[in-house]
Amino acid sequence: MGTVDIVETEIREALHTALRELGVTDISFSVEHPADTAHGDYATNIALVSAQALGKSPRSCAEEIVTFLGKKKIPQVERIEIAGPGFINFFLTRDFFGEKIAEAQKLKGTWGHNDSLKGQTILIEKSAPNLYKPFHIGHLLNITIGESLSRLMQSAGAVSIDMAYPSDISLGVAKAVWSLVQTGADPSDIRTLGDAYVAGTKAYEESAEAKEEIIEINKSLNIKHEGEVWDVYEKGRETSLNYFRVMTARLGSVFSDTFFESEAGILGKEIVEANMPDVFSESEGAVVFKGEDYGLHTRVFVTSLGLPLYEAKDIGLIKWKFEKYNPDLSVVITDMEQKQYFEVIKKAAELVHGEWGERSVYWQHGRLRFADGKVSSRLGNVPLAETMLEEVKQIALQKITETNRDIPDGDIDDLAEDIAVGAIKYSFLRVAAGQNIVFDFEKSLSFEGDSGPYLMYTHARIQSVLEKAADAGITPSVKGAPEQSYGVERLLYRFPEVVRTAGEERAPHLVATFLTQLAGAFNTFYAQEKIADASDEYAPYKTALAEAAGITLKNGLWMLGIKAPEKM
RNA sequence: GCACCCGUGGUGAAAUGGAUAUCAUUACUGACUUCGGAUCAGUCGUUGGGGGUUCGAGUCCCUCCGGGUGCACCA
Repeated sequence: MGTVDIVETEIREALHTALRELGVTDISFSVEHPADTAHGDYATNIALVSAQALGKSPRSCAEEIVTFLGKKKIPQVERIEIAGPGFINFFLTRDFFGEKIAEAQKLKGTWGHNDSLKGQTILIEKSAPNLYKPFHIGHLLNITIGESLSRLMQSAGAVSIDMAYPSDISLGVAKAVWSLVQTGADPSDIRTLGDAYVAGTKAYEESAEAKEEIIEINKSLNIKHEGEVWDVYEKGRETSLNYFRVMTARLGSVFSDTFFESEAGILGKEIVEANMPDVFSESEGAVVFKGEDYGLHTRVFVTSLGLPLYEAKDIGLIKWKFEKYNPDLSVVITDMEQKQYFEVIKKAAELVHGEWGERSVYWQHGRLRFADGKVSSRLGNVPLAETMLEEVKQIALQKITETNRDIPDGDIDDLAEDIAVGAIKYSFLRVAAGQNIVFDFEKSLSFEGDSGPYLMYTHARIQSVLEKAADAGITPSVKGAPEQSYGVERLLYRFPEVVRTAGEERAPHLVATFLTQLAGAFNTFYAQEKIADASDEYAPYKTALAEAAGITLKNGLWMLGIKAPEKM
């Protein structure tokens, strides 16, 4: 926030004035960061878009505009160039970059934050786990994205309410409970639950008798019929829930509230029935919403037996969310497969209560697939989140042992876990929304190049350098910039803008790609220049720059839900 | 059948309609007796086909081809 926007605003104003001077109004032009820094820090297409109106070539327009700009200097602009077909490129002063480095050093933990959502309450449904079913990679993807979005919203000044919406009663749950009752297995062990789910599903498909019994169990759970079955169910539910909490805590996520699908059903059915026939209508004995009227799918909300379906539950969930928190925005992270489904929900919610639909956002992520068949078979068809985490952790542990950085024995395990979480999360967050995500142990989770550990490593390396600089008695200062650090500074100052855009577009990958670019620029600089050299006149500046880069990496990693270790 | 999403080097990705399409990885070649080699430098290699809109298209529109997903009592 602040100065960066001011530079853009000043450039814009100067350009507007120049246009008026040339006798043109009413032309919209862009002022943006060019993709290639060789083209300056800001660039405008003003000459290209106004050429026709002025009846001149773009380049001669550019020349006239630049001549005019020369009369009234913009303080942060060092020089202006005309390039290519008629772009006008602005290069900022080293003093400006120095100020931004100082700003980062001063703000520390809040460097990069903005106020675009100040005063707003954002509710994020970070995870919707199916109790009793295995916590697999899909859940991991969901929560990784949810966590990052929550933190981006917080970085924009919003109060974020992070909730979970566990599916606690369903046919799937009934299948597992049926098996538990049959075998008398211990429902307090999470592995037993997973096995029971598999066994129950198999029985449901293969035995008509079992199928009937399972359907009966499902009914009894729905009406909360107390007894032996209910007791078994409750124990398993607690086991499953605890496991979920432990796993998500390992991933760095906590929840401030939890709402269960079983509660949503009752609420949802009420609302649906209260809104007949205005919104919902009866059809073939069931209650449906005629999505067709709006170019959407028509869907059943309450079955002909009077049971609320997922659709009705979602409406109940929305009511709960808005009545309890009245959020300015309610965000739900879902799979791409559910895109059209949630369009129906959103429309129905809007018809029931305008704000419910208008303020709800259903954010879709892509599907997860596996690049390497060997890997998925090694882990089972749908890899468990825990199994994957452990696999990656082993690689990290091995690496830590090899590099031998005198990390205290007691910290090694935590560090390996942080690295594993960082590797996994980064591989999910580096791609844009909606893209399918390819998972590959050998490549995506490689600790080199475009990866989470690369960013973490760069951060650790910077801390080490800063320690050396402190030992050498170097006091950081932003006065007197050496030529070699130019590439790093020109990226660094953009961080707050990147964070703002990432928040507005709900696009964590913008932060991920920016950090990787910054880390790359820093590492290039690092390879060429010694930073903590007390005899070097530029050492104070280099140290300040390293510190600012470290702060940027740390804050940016936090927004991705990744820890930035001091040593690794 | 209708609807939605996707197609960028061998592989995985990036690119508010902008300039010579960027990055990682793979393969190969190199790097300081010096602050952390999970690093850095270099070489090879790309927008599915065809039209259109635009000063300018990977991006927008049409069409074809290819892949994925969703469409009534599962969640």
